[in-house]
Amino acid sequence: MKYTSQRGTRDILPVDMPVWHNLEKNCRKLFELYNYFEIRTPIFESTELFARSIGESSDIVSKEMYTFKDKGDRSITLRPEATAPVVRAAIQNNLIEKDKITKLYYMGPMFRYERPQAGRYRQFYQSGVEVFGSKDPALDAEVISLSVQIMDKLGLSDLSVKINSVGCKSCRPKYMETLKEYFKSNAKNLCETCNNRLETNPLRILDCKDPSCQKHIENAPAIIDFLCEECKTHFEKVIYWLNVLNIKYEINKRLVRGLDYYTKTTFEIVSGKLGAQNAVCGGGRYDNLVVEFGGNDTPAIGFAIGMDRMVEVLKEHGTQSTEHRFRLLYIATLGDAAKKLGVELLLNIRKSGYAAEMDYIGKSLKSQMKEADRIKAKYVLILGEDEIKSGKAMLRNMETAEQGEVLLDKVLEEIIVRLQSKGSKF
RNA sequence: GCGGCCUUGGUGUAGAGGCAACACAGCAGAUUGUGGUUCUGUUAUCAGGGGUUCAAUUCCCCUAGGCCGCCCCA
Repeated sequence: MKYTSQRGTRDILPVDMPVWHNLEKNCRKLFELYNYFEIRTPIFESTELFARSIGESSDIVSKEMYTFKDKGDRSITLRPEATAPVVRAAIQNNLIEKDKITKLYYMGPMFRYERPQAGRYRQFYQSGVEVFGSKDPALDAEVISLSVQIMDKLGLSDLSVKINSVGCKSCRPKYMETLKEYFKSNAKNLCETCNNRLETNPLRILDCKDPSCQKHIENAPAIIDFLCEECKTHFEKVIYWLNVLNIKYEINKRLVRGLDYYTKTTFEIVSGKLGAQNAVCGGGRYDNLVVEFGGNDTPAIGFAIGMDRMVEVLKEHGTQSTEHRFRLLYIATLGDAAKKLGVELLLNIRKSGYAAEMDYIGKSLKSQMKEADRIKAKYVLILGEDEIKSGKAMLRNMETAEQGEVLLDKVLEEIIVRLQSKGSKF
C-alpha cells in the first residue's frame, strides 16, 4: 500500500457512522436542553495559549503537543484540548458579560502526540461544554449532572463518577508544600519518575501506580484536608447538590487532573468496559483562567467527553442504532434509449425528494437485479426496449416479488405513490 | 519515551524451510430481459527492507504499523 493513515490516526468508516451520529445527536440534544450554544474554534492556536493555561510542566505541554513553526515563523500548536481555545474565543468575541452566564459547547478533533493504544489516538474527538460567570456550587452539580444525563440517554451503565477538589490559589500552595515535604522524607522509596515529580509537580505522585510509591501514597496528606474555608464549603455544597440531583459519585482524594488550570471541583467519569484508557469524561472548575487570559475576573467550569472511547463503549454495549434510510428505488435499464429515460427519471425522482439509484457499470439485467437486492432497494423499475416501445415500464416490489406494468407517462407519479405508502400491491 | 505480543487474498482464518489451504464476500457463467437458494469457474509474489540457506512466506536482524501494559489522559 502506497499511503496509509498516520500513526495514531484512523479513518472513521461508514459502518461506524450510525454510532457516531447517534452520539453526536445525543450530545447536541442534551447540551441544548441545558441551554448551551455551539462554538467552533480553529484547530490550531498559538503555542503559548496552551503552554500558559495547561501548564509548562504538564505532560501535555512538555511532550505531547503537535507544535510547528508556520511560514511566518509563528509557533503554532494543534489544539490538544478545547478549553483554552474556547476561553480565548469567548474573551475575544466579548461573549462573556458581567452578571451573565455564558454557556458554550463544542465538538471536534484534538491532537496529542502520544503512543497509540486502545482508546488513545493522536487525533481524537472530544465534545464538551464550558460555562462562564458563576461560582455557585449548584452549577458544578448541574454540569456533572449534564454529563451523567448524556450517559443515561445513551443507555450506558457500568460508569462511575469520581469527584475531588484541588483547592484554589490560596490553599493549594500550602498543600503542595506539605505534600512535597511528606514525599521528600520518603524520597528514597519512591520510583524514579516520582522523584522527578517532586520538583515538577508533586501532585501527580498521587496518581502513581508503582507499588513502592503506593504505600506512601496511602498515607499521604489529602488535599481535602487542606482546603481553605471557601474551597471546603464549596466542595461540601457541590456534594449537597449532587445529592439533591440524586447523582451517585465517589469522592476520590487522589483524583488529580493533568491540567494546571483547574481549581476547586474536578471530576471524571470512568467506564468499567474499557482497558487502561477508561476515562470517558473529565472536567472541572477553572476560576482563574479567564482573568489570566486578560478577560474580566470570571469563574468557569466545564468538561469534555472522549468521543472515541464513548463509541467503543457504545459498540460494546450493542446500542448502535441502525440509521434510517430512505425507501430506495433502483432503475434497471437495457439499451441506450432506456438508459436515457432512466437518467432523466432518476433526476426527477431525486428532485421530488426520493432516493434512487441506477447502474453505471454496464451490468446485465441479472446483475442489476442483484445490485438492487444488495443495496436493499424497495422497488426496481425495469426499463427495457420492449417496455419503451409499448410506452410502459415494469415496476417490481423487491420484498413481495410482485410486479406490474406502469405507463411511462405516469411513471413518476406511480413510483412516488408506492414509495410513500407501504400497503400498495406491487 | 520504555516493555510484551502480533502483521498471510476484500474480510476472517490455516499452514510448513522446497507446488500457500479453507470459509465468506466479490466478479463471470449455468435459459443471450429479472434479485435473495444451488452449482461451476475466478480472485495472494504471505507488511517493507536486509541477512542465513541450494531454497524462505516459514529462521535471524532492522523499519513501519497494530494490540496490550507503563506513562498520561478524553
